[in-house]
Amino acid sequence: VNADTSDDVVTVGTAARRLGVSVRTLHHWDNIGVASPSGRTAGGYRAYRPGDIARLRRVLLFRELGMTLEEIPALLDAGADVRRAELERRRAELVEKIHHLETLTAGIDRLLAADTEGVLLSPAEQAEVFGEQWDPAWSASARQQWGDTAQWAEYSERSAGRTANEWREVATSVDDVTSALATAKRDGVAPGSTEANFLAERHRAAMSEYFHCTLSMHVLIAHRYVDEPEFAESFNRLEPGLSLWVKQVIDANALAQRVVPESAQWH
Amino acid sequence: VNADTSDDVVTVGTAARRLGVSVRTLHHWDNIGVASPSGRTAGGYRAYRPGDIARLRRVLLFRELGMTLEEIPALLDAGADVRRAELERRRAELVEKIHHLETLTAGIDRLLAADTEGVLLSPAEQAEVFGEQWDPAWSASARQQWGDTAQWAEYSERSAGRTANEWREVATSVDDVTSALATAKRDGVAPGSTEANFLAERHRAAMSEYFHCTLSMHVLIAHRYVDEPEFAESFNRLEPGLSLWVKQVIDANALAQRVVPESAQWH
DNA sequence: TTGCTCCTCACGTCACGTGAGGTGGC
DNA sequence: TTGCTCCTCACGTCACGTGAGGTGGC
Repeated sequence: VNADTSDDVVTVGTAARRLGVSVRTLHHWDNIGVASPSGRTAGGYRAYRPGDIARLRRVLLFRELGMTLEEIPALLDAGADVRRAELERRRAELVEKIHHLETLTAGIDRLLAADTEGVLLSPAEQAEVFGEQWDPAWSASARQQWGDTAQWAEYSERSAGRTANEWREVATSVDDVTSALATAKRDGVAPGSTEANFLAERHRAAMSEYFHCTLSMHVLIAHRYVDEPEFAESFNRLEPGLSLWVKQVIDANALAQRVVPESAQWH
Repeated sequence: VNADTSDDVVTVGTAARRLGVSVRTLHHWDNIGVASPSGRTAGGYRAYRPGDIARLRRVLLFRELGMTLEEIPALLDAGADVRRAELERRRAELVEKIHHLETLTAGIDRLLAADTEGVLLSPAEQAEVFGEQWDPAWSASARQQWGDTAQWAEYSERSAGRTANEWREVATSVDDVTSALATAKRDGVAPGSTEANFLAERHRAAMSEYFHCTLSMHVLIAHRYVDEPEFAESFNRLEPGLSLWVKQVIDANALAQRVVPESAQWH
């Protein structure tokens, strides 16, 4: 008897347009039973009545708030207090998600900064961490030369995640190996010996804190220790002839692992 | 010749644990070619070398920034400028997403507020929009009575999205129908006539701005216009006997659409 | 022998998108 | 008759999760 018919019954396309969703979306909601039209036309078309549209709007609202389609029906029928609790839970989740995204944007900022500047420390901090002979301008020239290599990418991405303290550890471990190398030379350790090879590997591991350093890369870096005066001097200040000796140690270590130093390629 | 072997080769489980992802994730990345191990052990196990781990870390980084697995390989191999541009694009997207989520939390706040307070307008605005006889305390008692009904949910959810101006339109359209009803009664329009039915439907449409109002609900609301002195008086002030006449008009309109007024249920 | 890690299929998930092939009212 | 909207399958998407059934080193 209570038929409650009215003539503002609409078809699926109209309903979809009114809600700003796709027809397929309404088909889907109908199929899984989240929000079905209360009737069909003679031709089998879905017939959405105002009450159906109201339900669709509510589904849309909760979906926008991040609820899954599975939990929405229960929420629509739930009492006010359950709905409140759920909304408050969702609010907390959203706030947490916002926090996460803000962390990510800050992460991107650090990535971008690290890409241009290399080390994300103030000049004063850089001097303190890497020693007085470190030149902060080095980063800019390094990016000029290697900015497009995978190693610079790796280096800057790691740099983005490093604090001053972590840099201190990195610098310290390199300093420690360098001292150990100087001591070994003084003690007459021979390149190619087990002890020398062990030190070479320790040195490579320390370098790998900057970017993953293969044996071949290690060899090429050691060559620069000899060829470039600034590098050579900083080694030889510690121990006369150290620069050349380190190169020999690293070459021998590479050879022992079947990497021929003379034919080493950067990649 | 340049074998570059080393013994810190790890198996998939170790790699996964180190990166904080699942083994299945690394399998997936291998299958689709995003990041494969550079070799296998004799037993067919995936063998991840330091270079592979470095790549995995970079994939993880970009994935966290929201890149799809499809675009990541190109990014890893791209030059510094392409990578920068992409990072800046992602940053902009993240900022926009944060904005969106903030809008959503604000939306939840409005929903929660609307659920407790009904209309989200200051008492002064409420008086201005709904007229002097409107009592702001009505919302609280309404929530007491109907807070758990689907109609209150619908009403408060719509309310959350309404500005003072939109409320003004809603209130105006109800006032307009009410005036039209008063005029019609004065003009001798009979309940059940085409004109009266048309006005009843206009009234129902206006009510539907608060929540979707079925013919049955309409009938029950009309009964309250007669039974509750406050409602009755506000109608009769406009035109003597209007309250009862409106009830008759609405009952007749319902009956014309095969809803029997005497057996109308709220749902 | 028992545990543990590894392997390869292969189906399931979630909220639809996207045709494929066909019908019904203006 | 032509266009448009509608219908129901049914496979595709994305980044894996989750067993199923089996192998290999300690």
